[in-house]
Amino acid sequence: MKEEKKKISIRDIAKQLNISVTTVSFILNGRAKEKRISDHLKEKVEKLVKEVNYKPNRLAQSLRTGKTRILGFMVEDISNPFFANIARYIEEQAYREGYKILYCSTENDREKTQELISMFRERHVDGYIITPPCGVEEDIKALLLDKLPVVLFDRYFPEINVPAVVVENKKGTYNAIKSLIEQGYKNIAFVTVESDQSQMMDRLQGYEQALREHEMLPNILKVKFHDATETIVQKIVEFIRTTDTVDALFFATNYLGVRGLEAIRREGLVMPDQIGVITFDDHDVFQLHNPSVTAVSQPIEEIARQLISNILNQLDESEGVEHPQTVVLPCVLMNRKSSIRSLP
Amino acid sequence: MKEEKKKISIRDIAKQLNISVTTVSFILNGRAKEKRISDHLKEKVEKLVKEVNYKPNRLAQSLRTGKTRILGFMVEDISNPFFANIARYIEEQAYREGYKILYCSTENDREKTQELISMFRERHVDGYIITPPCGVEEDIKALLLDKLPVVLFDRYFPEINVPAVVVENKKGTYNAIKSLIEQGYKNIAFVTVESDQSQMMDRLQGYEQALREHEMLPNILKVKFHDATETIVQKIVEFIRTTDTVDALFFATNYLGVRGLEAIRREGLVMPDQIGVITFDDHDVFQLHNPSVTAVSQPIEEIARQLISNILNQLDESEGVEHPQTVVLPCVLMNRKSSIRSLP
DNA sequence: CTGAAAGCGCTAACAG
DNA sequence: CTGTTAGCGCTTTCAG
Repeated sequence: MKEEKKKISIRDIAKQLNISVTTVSFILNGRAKEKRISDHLKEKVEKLVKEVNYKPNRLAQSLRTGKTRILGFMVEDISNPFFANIARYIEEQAYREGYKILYCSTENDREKTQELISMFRERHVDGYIITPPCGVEEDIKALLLDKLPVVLFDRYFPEINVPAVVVENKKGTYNAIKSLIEQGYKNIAFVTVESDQSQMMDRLQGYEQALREHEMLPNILKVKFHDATETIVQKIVEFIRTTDTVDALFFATNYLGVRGLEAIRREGLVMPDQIGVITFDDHDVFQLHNPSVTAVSQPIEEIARQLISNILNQLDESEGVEHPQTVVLPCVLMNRKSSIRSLP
Repeated sequence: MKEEKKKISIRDIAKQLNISVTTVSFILNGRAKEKRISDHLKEKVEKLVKEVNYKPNRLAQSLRTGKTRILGFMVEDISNPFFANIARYIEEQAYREGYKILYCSTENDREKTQELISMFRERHVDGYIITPPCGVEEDIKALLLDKLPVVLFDRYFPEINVPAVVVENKKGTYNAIKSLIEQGYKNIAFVTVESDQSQMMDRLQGYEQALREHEMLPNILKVKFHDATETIVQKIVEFIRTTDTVDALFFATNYLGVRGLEAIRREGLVMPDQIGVITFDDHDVFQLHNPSVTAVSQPIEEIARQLISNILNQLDESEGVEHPQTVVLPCVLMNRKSSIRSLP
């Protein structure tokens, strides 16, 4: 049995070998060559470190260097499959680079987000990956002012010069609506959430533009982000009933799509004949649903990849250059039966 | 404009008020009364702290106290809706108590998990919430030995005396299988994942027991956890084809259920008439599917609640008592059309 | 009631 | 090449 006693420190291993902590520190930080430390000594140190399973105390390291190698990941709702999937990819890539991830859900709440940002600052996270709700512009600016690496995603603030990773929300929606029009749908409604966030505005604009080009009139249902599941379903049901000329629905988010399918089922409407359906953001539910549901699919893995590489870049370029680089990724329209009358 | 200059420390605010840091520290830590510090002084300090928006450096605090107020949350896969939902509830409750959460996915990989545990230790997380893969028993024991708060969930190690939050896997499955039998299904197959984890073994046992009681023969398909989505679908398709007497399927996890539905769709089988289906763990997909799919639902919110309260308890009882308290929560069989022939 | 001072464990400038 | 040492910012004992 090895005795592991109390926590062992860099001092202990220096003492053990009768050398200075500096030497040990240099070796441990891969600066042995640079400091011309003998290979022999280097090996001796590394051997002992293995033997006693010494791990530097990250807290002390962080206090000293100011770097925590922790990233803050703030999303609307971690249980939303879109964000949960991003989380998975982000994690994979971050861990590979030695970063850990602190997550939290903003619930699109300004105050909560501000508090969260403040907490992350206290914790000295090295970088911020954020889906910002409206109203936190100043807080983001403050981060920027303090030269902290930030990258927004899903939505962004056009008026702030900050890196962001988003998708072609307008174009994606525009194409989807056009596809509905081409399928012969005459009265296409847009179900969205009350929000001034950029991605929701863009989707709305894509809808409006497509209609305008075909001289059709918009027909919009807005629910509240914080409405309960059942409330949303009921609002959609009601909407379908009261505007009975509607023959197609576009849902602006995945959870609206899920609620919408429930509403359609309750109303006993048949897709794609009685009602055409497309939703933004793909999801298991939509592929498996009978009939399968057309979706505007976002490149989740690529979004995650861009987020991480962007933040790591900022972390690397030790406070050197400015690089608010915004990336706009394309969406793919996954045509399925809910919107295509000719599909088997 | 307030000047915020460089990071402000407890020293600065002490100096500013011409008092000692000790006093400030006491006040900030709510020990003013205890230390008989004048209300007047207390207010003065609090006022200044507000004014300059001073936030103690958590890193220094942690280094000093050894507490980080960070919890480590290790799950099989954060993008699995079951775990993502738990994450959401865990987060909510942890943040309320001032704890942040570091998450990671183990992918059921022993080595990866060991590394992850070791990383969390380096980071000095205050508590560990873990869904352990097989083979990490010793690592869990090591945590215990070092008096670190740990709570397992989803699966557990019967041979180790460690708190855990699990569900009635055997009973839940047993009831589901019985329900299939009562519906008249004669040849019920069990689709699971190759794994010796307790929850999978328990589910299998529930299946076997139900069959035994009715003198029916087991029929089991095991796929690999790391099989690709498409591979799993194909294996299930093949299984259905080769064992064409099968008239009901039980899927032992939510993702197997999702793959299974895809396989059934491809084979063009009709539920519940040609094939009865029940799956473990509920999911949007199962509610919305047409026909809707019967599921053994786990009490997600309650699981999260128990996890947090258990870990917080351990954190409170400052290394006092032993309390490896295991909680076993009931599941609910959500009867839906895929397994009930009489349902409309 | 309050202040001085000793670290927590590590990094890195500086001086051999 | 290596050792000494000064903090990083905070908590807390011990003396007044």
